[in-house]
Amino acid sequence: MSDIRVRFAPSPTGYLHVGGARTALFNWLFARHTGGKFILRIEDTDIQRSSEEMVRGILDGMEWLGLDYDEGPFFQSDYAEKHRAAAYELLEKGWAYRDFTPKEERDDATVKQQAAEAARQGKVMNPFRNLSREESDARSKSGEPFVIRFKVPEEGKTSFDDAVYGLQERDYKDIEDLVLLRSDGHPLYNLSVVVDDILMGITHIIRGQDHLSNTHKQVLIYQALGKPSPRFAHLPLILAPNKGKLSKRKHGEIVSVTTYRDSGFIPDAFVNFLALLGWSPASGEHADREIFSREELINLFSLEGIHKANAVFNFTEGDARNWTDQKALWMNWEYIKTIPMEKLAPFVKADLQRSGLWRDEYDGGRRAWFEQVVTLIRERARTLTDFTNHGRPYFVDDFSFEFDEAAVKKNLQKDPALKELLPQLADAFAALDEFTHETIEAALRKFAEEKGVKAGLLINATRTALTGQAVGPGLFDVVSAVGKDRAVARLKHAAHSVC
RNA sequence: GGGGCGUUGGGCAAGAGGUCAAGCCGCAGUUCUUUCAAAGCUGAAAUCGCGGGUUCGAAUCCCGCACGCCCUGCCA
Repeated sequence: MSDIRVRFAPSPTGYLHVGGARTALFNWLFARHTGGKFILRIEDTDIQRSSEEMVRGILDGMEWLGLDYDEGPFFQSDYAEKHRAAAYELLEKGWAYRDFTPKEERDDATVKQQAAEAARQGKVMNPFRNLSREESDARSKSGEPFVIRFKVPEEGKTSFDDAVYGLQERDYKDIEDLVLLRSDGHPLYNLSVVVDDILMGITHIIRGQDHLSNTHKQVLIYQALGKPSPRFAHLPLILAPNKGKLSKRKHGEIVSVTTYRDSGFIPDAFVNFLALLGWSPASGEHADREIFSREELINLFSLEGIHKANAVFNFTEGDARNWTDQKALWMNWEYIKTIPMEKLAPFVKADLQRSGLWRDEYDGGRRAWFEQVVTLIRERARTLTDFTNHGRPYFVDDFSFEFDEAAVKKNLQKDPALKELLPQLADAFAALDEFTHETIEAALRKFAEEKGVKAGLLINATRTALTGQAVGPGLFDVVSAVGKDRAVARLKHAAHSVC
């Protein structure tokens, strides 16, 4: 147990963004690695943007990824009173001042212009910055609206040592007097985070690099409040293929973590992939590995291994096969292929249940058969949903699976002789006492020899007759998995309805 | 406009002055084969953003430039 405390502090946007998920993961890994605490805090100070439902999305994503938190979720809005108190404390101490500039003069459009102009002429001091205390109090008392701004010192600079980006310095003159408290009394982000992080005893702040510049302001607030700054570690960003921002508006569902859950990803696989986006094991001996279990990630994780350069989330829009990052897809498939059956089976079960294909006997008497089929399909499954897609023919009793048109043409209709051969082959199968890979193969090859046709013709025809597909596992495994009765029925069915 | 951060094959990346610049994804070919995969093998793909410098020697150190991203809000 250590006294390290980290937090993940997303705003409630209704879904967990992959970038946010990566931030959460790194915090979680750091906490688990160091034996510290991982805290979840929802940054809902922008009241217009938050609702219970919006929070739910974040929680769902984290739960699916298996990122459990030790404390929270806390809600930033619950601490507004403390934020306000801090603002007044700073006012009291002379670290802040009331700005009576009417709100209309400071709205978005005008502010941008002013900022540009101000930059051209150097920093312009806010006219209320040095208003006497008496006048400030008087105007406030008379009901004139104001914001509270931080009073950034005129001379000197701030600095902090980022665990990833190294020493960061910035002249005070490049930092504007930020607003701490809105005229309606609402505390603003930079104040709120600092107060909350102090309150929650956060020792390390691991977050996106988009906060790097703002960190200086926060460091200033820590100092003014007389508290030590935590250690900062900023993470490189995850960009879209055009190196722009990865956003839900532009890129759709691909940015939301729940999409990966719904698309048949194994959480561990996605975690593995995410961990390698912007981080790699610092010790060179693991540099040529890609697959890491959760335990290994926890053991290996360190702030030193975090990269500085932004990473690109590589996917092709409109390409069904590469709908998301190819390496993520590969990794998921690698996990599906290799994890132990007892870990894979529950995922498959859930998928089958969703599509109404599950039967309780798969947990009982038909367990061995179930595992046999899963073993067959997993080799070719890129996502968990493939178990119901490609696997459907194994789980239905009738013929309610799709016949691929090209497969039918190529394997069933190409040779007219099949119309006669298939029912006979079915009879040959029906006559078998033992129905195994070996006996099926022997029967089929013997049958082919007797009829003077190539075994391949019957093999491919049978595959399509039994599964509707042109591709799939080795045929004799398919036949044995489908079982004698269904195999016989499907061969006959194919012969008079599709051949 | 100002400030900050970054730049190794299409993507993820190893590398931390001195072997032909790892590995993975993806791509092409090949072996195997009853299909598709898998697996194995082979291959294409990087003048280490560009230009200077330091050095016997630089992807690695220094300077300049270009490009990209972030911040610059009474958003978070």
